[in-house]
Parts: sequence; C-alpha cells; structure tokens
Amino acid sequence: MSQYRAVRGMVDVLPDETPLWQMLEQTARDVIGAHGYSEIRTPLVERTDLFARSIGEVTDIVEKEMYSFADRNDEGLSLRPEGTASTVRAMVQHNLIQSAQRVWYMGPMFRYERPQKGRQRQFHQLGVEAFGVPTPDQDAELLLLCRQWWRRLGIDDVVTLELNTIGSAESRHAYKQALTAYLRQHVESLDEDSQRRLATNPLRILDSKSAATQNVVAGAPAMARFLDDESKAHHDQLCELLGQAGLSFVANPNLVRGLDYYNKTVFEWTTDRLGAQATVCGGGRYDGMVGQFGGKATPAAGFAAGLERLVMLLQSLEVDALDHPDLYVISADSNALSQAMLEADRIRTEFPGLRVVQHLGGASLKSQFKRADKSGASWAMVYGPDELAQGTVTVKPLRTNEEQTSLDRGALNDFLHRLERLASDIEE
RNA sequence: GUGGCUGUAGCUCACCAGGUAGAGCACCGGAUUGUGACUCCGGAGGUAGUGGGUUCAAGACCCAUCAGCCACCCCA
Repeated sequence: MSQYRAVRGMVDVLPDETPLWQMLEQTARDVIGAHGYSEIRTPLVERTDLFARSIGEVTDIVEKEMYSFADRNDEGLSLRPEGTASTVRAMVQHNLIQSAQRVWYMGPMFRYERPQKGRQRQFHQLGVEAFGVPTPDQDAELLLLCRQWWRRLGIDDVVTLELNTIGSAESRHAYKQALTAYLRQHVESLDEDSQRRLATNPLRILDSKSAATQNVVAGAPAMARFLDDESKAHHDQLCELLGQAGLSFVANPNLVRGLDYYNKTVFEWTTDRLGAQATVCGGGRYDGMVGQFGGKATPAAGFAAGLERLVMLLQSLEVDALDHPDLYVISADSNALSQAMLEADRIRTEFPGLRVVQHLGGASLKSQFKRADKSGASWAMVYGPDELAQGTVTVKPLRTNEEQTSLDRGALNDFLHRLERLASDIEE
C-alpha cells in the first residue's frame, strides 16, 4: 500500500474503465452535436457569490457542500458545484445571448458530501443549456435529446423520465405560503430535517423520503392549484409534444429539485439500478437567471447528467467498450526488430484506422505470443530471419483457429485493407 | 453532517477459543531447438489500512484515525 492515496471522495478512473468513459463521451458529442449545440468551457473556479445567488443561499449545496476558500487577494472563491451558473455567467459576460443559443459543457464538479457509491466529492457532469426560447418546444427538444443519447447507450429501457412543473416565481411564492401554513399545523408529525426546512426551504419537504412526512404531504394542498395560467399552458403543451414524440414519462407532482433557480418545467431521469443515487440526469427551465446575472431578461432551459452514474449504469448492463489492438508485432531477434519497427511505423501511416502494438523489450517468441494474446489483439504479426530472407511477414490469427499465413508485400497490404475496414465497421 | 457494516497478497476471499498467515484468479519462469490460449511443474509477492493500548504473545480483543460500502441526508 503506497503512502499516498487519492483524497476522500476523489477517484481515479483507471485504464480499464476509460474506454467506457470515452464511449459515453463520444456518443454524447455525436448526439448533442446532431442537435446543433456547441461546446463551452468555463473555469473550475468562480466567485462564491455567483453560486450562492443562483443556486440559492439556503440550499444544501451552498450552505454546506461547497469547496470555498479565500485566495491570496482575499477574494471569496469556490470550486464549481455545478455548471449552469458558470455557463450563464460566461454567456452574459461575453454578450452571447443576442439570439437563441445552444451550448453544452462537460467536466468535473465539486461537492463536499459524504462519499457513497454514485456520490463523490469530485464528479463529472455533462450539461446542455439552451437560451432564448421561452416556448415548451425547447423543453421537449432537450428531453428528446436525452432520449437519443440513452438509446445510443442502450439504457433507454432502464431509465424513466419524471416530470413536473413548479410554475412561475410568483405562483411558487403563493404556494410556498399555503404549503407552509398547512405544514405548520402538522409540525409534530414531520421528521427532523423537514421541521428545519419548514423555515428555510419548505418545497423540499415534498420529496422527503420519511414515511411520516409523506403521510403529511399526502394531505397537503396541491401545487397544481396555485399554478399560474401561463405555466399551466406551458406544461400542457410540453406534455402534448412529448406524447406526440412517443416519449412517456411519470408525472411526479412532488418533484421540486434542490436548486432554487428553476421555474416551470423540472425533470429527472431516474433508474432503479443504482441504489439511493437514482437520478442520472436532471434539469429544467430557469428563465430568471440570465436577468439575475445582469443580462437582458432571457428564458433558458437545460439539464446535467452525472457521468459516473451513467458509467455505473452501463457496467450494470455489462456493456463494455474495448480498445484492443488489431495487430501485435513480434520479432525474433534484433535484426527483425528494426525491420518490424519500420513496418509498424509504415502501417500506422498508411492504415491510420489500425491499432498496432509493437512488442518492446525483447523476450522469447513464446512469451511475446503470450503478451500478444493477453493484449487482446486479433492478429499477431511475426518478423524473423525467415521472413527477412523471403521478404515476407507471417500473420497469425489469435481469435480464431485458422492457420497462420505468410504474406508478401502486396498480400500484406490487401490484408491490412480488409482489417482496417473491419475495424471501422466495429466502431460504427 | 447522523446511524450502521467493512478494511488480510494486484483481485476475490479463507484461517484462527489470541501463539508471528493460506487458497483461487492474476503475475513471472519451465515442459528440447521460431508461436499464445488448455494442461502440468516451479517461482515471486503480505511489517494483515494506519497509530496506540491490553497480553508472555494480536491480523484476530479495546481505543483512535484513515478509507470504502449501506441507509439517512443530498443530488448528477
């Protein structure tokens, strides 16, 4: 055991997992790009008040989960706990919200929480944000985009969409008062956390997991009754669009989300395969944030997906992404080695679609073949005195029982062409 | 932040009424001279998370600490 370990809640992604990550990221890039969104990259550090004001002063994230510190100039800074605030800040700062804009980002986020499976202190989110479109077609596009991604990943059968609307800021305010009034009559039946939140963030009591609290919540006034007409119409239209697209969802009237900036549409994609960390992706509309950050009032909507959780979901389905070599190059002696290296180099130039691994460091042919097998390569390519003398190369299939063959230059190129085409088919 | 469980070779785990550790897999080498996978033989690898304590003696008991896991909480 080495003297140093990764700090608590921060995790190394090791080489046997990165192919899966790359596959996840690549499908995301493809799907998001296909919808016309462009990538934006913002700093990992922002002023603390940027997060406090947008996410909400009394949210758990801001109150107790941020990595905050003063820099040498005594400025209050924080590692970003999520990506939307930074994205909006950047869009406003650079005056990019002239017309409709579609952006996405991907990267590490930081939250000081007690680590658990599916919950780390440094974790990774991929977020998609759309600015300038107030109508529900925007919300629908985001959800359809998600569904495309899930399909590409093969997880569309194991995630469910939960959907709700929390109305306008005003209607939510009215509802909050009614809810608080009701809950106050039942304080003694609420769990401890919920009692505390009665004063700070009563809406969050709605999705408490405490059975006692849920009994109380069951009799609470419904948010729907307080919704303003516009929010109601927005929600109805969204539901209709989703229906037309054949995207089914579960209406969850208690879905409220833990960040304060949302209004109207909120949603979560959840799965039952990840234990308590069931949410794989979450988002909604945040029409007020651009204005709040000093931009011209501009509607917006977006979501963020947790990459660790998606990776775990893929692993639970035994999806594996492989990056095995196509060719493993073996040489019998040092003469053959120099020839082999030149050939490998030529092949990589002329057949860029092939993964060619050169055996280095010498060893008996026997152990070179063992290595070739372990590498997962589909073919071994052998250079030795015989091959050098005849101007040929021996190729031996490692995944089938066919015989090895000796190829001259022309036959080798034909062989490599076929192999390259096969390799690109598999990647498709 | 709260409660609980766990921590022994790279991995998965075992042993032991407390007497200084073992298996499978993985790894390395060999089974005649240029060839992997299966089989056989051999080898290397652990100050038992870390630090204290109890004891003649501790990986086994106690305490602390660190880390992981589960639930709460939180959310991605």
